[in-house]
Amino acid sequence: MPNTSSVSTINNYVQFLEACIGSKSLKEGKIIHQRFLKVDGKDLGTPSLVLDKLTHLYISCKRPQLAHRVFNSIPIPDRKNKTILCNQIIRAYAWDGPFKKAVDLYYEMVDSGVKPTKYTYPFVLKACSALQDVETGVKIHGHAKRLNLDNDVYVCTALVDFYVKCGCLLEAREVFDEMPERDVVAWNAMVSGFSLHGMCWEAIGLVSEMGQRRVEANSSTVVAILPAIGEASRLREGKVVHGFCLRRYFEVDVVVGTGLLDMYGKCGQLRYAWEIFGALPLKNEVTWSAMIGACVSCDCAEVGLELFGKMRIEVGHSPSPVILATVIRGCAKLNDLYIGRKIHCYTTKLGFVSELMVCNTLLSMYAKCGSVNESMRFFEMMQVKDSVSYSAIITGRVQTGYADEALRMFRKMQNVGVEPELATMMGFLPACSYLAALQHGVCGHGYSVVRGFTEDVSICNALIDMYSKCGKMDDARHVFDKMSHKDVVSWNAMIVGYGIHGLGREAILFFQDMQNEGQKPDEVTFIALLSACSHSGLVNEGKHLFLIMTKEFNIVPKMDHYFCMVDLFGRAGFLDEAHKFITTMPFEADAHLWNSLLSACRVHKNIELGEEVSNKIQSVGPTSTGNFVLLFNLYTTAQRWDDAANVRIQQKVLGFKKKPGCSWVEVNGIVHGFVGGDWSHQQSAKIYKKLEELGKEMKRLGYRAESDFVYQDVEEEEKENILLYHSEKLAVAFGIISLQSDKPIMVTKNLRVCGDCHTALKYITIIAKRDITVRDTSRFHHFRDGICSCGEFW
DNA sequence: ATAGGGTTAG
Repeated sequence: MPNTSSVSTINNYVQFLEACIGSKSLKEGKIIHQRFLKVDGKDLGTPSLVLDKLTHLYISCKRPQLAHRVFNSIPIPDRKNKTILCNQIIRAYAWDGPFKKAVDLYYEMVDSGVKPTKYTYPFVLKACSALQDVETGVKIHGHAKRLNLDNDVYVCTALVDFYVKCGCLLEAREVFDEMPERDVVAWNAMVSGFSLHGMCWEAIGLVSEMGQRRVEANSSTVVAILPAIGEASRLREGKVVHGFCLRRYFEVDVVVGTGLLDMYGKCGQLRYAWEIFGALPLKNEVTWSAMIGACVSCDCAEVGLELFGKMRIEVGHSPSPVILATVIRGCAKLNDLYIGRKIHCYTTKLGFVSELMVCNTLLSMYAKCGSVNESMRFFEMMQVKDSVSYSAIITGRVQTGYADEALRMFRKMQNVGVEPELATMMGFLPACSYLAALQHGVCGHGYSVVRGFTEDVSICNALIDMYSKCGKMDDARHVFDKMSHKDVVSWNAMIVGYGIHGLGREAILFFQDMQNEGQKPDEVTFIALLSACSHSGLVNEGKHLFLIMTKEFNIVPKMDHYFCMVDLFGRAGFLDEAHKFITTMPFEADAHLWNSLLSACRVHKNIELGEEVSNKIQSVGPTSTGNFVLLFNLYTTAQRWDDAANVRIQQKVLGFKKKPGCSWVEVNGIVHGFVGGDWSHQQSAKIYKKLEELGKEMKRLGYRAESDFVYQDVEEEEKENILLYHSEKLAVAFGIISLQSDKPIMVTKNLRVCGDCHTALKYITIIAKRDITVRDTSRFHHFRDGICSCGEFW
């Protein structure tokens, strides 16, 4: 360690500072610096040579700001040949920031006549990409051109890297293509560019082109391409890369190994990920994080949490925010609020609760676990909120059944100036679907086009779903036809759309198209097809599809498929066949499945089978209020009042509450909601008056209230009134009085449409001379001239 | 190399 007290002459100082640079002795160097400042009172008097050495020292001790200040105090004539010093300061800035200073110094350097070299550009460009400052980067590219440095491999690679990181892939490609010579680093920069933007195929293409041009891929190439392969779930390509790594002994490298196991996790191959994890001779925190993340992604979140516990014992230091975010995501996946809260406490203890990324994960966890209060409270508490925070809360609201609040949050987000991103739209569009809020949905479509989101398959799929659930199959079809890439979800969403509109034959034809275009169906495809058949009464077609599902497509039917079949037989009135079908199932029927048969018994008034089914439900344990409602209705239809009353009592004892029916209608972009007998709407008086008028007209035309839909033990006339003010009728009446007389009315209900309302609406279309559409939980009912499109299959 | 928000069915 140098000793400061014996230093006196300039030469001594220089020698001493050189020793400091060698041993990175910042403290001693600073003492010397201080001494000069004291002697002169200002920096200017210090000899250039000393300043030069001080600058060097500060650079080597990673103090770029100090170095910069000292450098600036060197008299300008002495600065001219100090390019190396300048480059080094810029490099230090570009490394850990502040990045803006690197750019500033570059301009100071040019202004004071110091000529930049090929070693200047890579660093200043790195700073530009860190700042995402395309404009400055492009200007600097121009400077390099003027200095004829744009032929240099080093500078060009830096330019490619800069453009790629700023998302200017075309510009990057242009520079890359014009390079006279390209080494592996240049290729890697280009590959990582495609990879960074999820362009898996382009990245793979480039690597094979690289091979053709006899440029040997190195481990950085592998590391660059693996995330793209994982993102696109291209297992086959992933295995090729893995094989390549094995041949080159790359897989023992932590970074390569971590990349490989992450790729396998993203491709859903947890076993391969484990194998690589186990074989890695050295693991770091990123490795553990990737492995835990792989467990969470592959639906083994509990294993991931266990691994997290193990990591805390095996690795000495405390976990990083990234790991915590992964673990919290695991809690969300497990729907485990208890562990989620514990991890939240732990996060607070480690002091990460102010990190936005961690906060957003916590927020999403609370929202997904259905804890409305906690998620809202947490959201309000967050000091900084970005589009991800809003997206998380919007998605959480929709998924827990509060789509109207999701729309409110979407509006609030724009009011406070946070711009909706692609994933925000992925929450917003389903909210529009749920509410059948077409006008909001159309706005969302427009916005998505403007922002370029409609290039994304998932956004288009969400749009298809939105249009079809808003009753606009033509528009859904239009989106579908315009898509350049379709996936199985796109096809499924269309089939579902045809199904819920009662267009079973179109659904089947569409399935033919799907096969002709080479799209493989999945299990959802068949659920959609079978339910389309059951909504259209296509029993034989459904039976055929059920057969070929296994025979031709190797898809093993799950409970959902059996449910659809029972539903199909039941709705069409083949009760015995439905019953027989249940007995052939490879697994035990649950309450949900029996309920489907019970519903058929109620529609087709088969009391004996209904009772038998009801006993089955009792034995497996009723799981929903619907079980009781159906049985109750069955007994009242048969006028067995005592039995009906018993059902009611039992329901109460077991604590199953009736979910209140709610209907809504969109008028001028505002969604108006109603519950039965609701007087809260501003125009209630008008609505009720309209319904009374309609009621009288309906009776004149022969309508009789189906009073067994009323649970309460009240007089017949009172029952009629209760029926008259059901939520769907209120919504329709409001539509009639507030929409132009030639406009169709579209109402959405959160439950199945009530039988009496279904009858009444047929009359109302005649009286009001309007098309009325009601979407309930299972399908669309298009009423026109006294007929409903459902053909009584509902 | 790991990391927050995400589409179809029941």
